[in-house]
Amino acid sequence: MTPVGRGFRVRVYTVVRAIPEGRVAGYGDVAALAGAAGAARQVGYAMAALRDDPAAPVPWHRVIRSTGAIAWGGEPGRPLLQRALLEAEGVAFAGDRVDMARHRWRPDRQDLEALLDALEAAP
DNA sequence: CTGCTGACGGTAT
DNA sequence: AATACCGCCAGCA
Repeated sequence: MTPVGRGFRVRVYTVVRAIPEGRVAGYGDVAALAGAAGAARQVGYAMAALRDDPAAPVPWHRVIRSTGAIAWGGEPGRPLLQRALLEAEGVAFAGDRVDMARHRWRPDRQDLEALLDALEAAP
């Protein structure tokens, strides 16, 4: 299923779909993996664009701030939903932040290979 | 083509 | 620990 959006955003969504359940990644991490290091903000905007396509199979809740905090933007209440979705996957919080040491996703060689494949397959 | 609009991140106070 | 500042750029009307 091709996610909504074009160009850069498609790559972003592809990367996000590669984040395993129970793990999280920072917006900047996703940007770097999508081949746009430093474009963290753009990734955030790409996530915001998902609201136009609720059916898009993108686990957006696994993308959080590099600090472990959940981003405030989007529709009212969205951050709470995000936290709930993460906790449902077993992600632990310390206060209002995710325990990054424990849950931050660091793709291994296999993950990267699969990701590169996916990026190639998604125009 | 121009302008507007946004789920960020690192560094310096 | 909490703010404040800047640099970031792709879509769409």
